[in-house]
Amino acid sequence: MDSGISPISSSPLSPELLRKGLGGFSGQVLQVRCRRQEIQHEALAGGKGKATLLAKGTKEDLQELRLKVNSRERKRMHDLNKAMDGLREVMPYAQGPSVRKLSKISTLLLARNYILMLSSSLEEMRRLLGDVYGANRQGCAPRCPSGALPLYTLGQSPALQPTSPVSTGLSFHTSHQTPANNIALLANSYRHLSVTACPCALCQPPSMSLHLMELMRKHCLVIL
DNA sequence: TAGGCCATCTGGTCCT
DNA sequence: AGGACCAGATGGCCTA
Repeated sequence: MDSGISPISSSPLSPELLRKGLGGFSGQVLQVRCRRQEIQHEALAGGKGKATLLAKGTKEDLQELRLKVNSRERKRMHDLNKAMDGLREVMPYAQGPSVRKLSKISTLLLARNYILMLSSSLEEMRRLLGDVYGANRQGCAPRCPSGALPLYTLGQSPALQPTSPVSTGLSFHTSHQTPANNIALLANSYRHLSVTACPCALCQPPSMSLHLMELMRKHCLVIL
């Protein structure tokens, strides 16, 4: 493409758009563009017979079509941006009026790292749980003697749902929130759902809690 | 002021 | 044929 001003395009811009200077173009540039388009149409209309009729007949049609296409494209980009905002909302990144919005490329890169981190954590958690319970239970699922609810896995815990402070509050750019607190929350989410901690030994293996805290600290620091 | 980011227009291509 | 998608071009805004 040689330039943004196409010699064959029909005028896509209504007087309203021209007045407002929409489209990222100044009014002057828009007027230049429209004038070129007028010249093009005048040249087309300079023919005889059928050609003249065709040119005259398609001028308005082309304008209308161009407006329609532009509008669709605008809507498509707006939808894309809405989706991007939705992605930003669930990213572990400080949000608020005083925080600069993540750029699109940063959002995508951060999302990728976040997914990789969660996947890696999940794998390691599974391995750790296997190490802790595998030896004593010989492959059986861990069961608390107190009869409390079973352990949660990553992604199932209420503490990791999108609206929870753990999933939305992690910040890798501001230090207002201490990662250790979030890590502790994550570690706790692997215990029972009950409000008070279960006193049984199975639910409170001290070495495992330390393992989990260290694991989460390591992964959180790796991000970005 | 240069550079980054963004919104928009536009023409081409692919798909239904 | 019409719509979706894509990439290039352009100018505006903001920040270091």
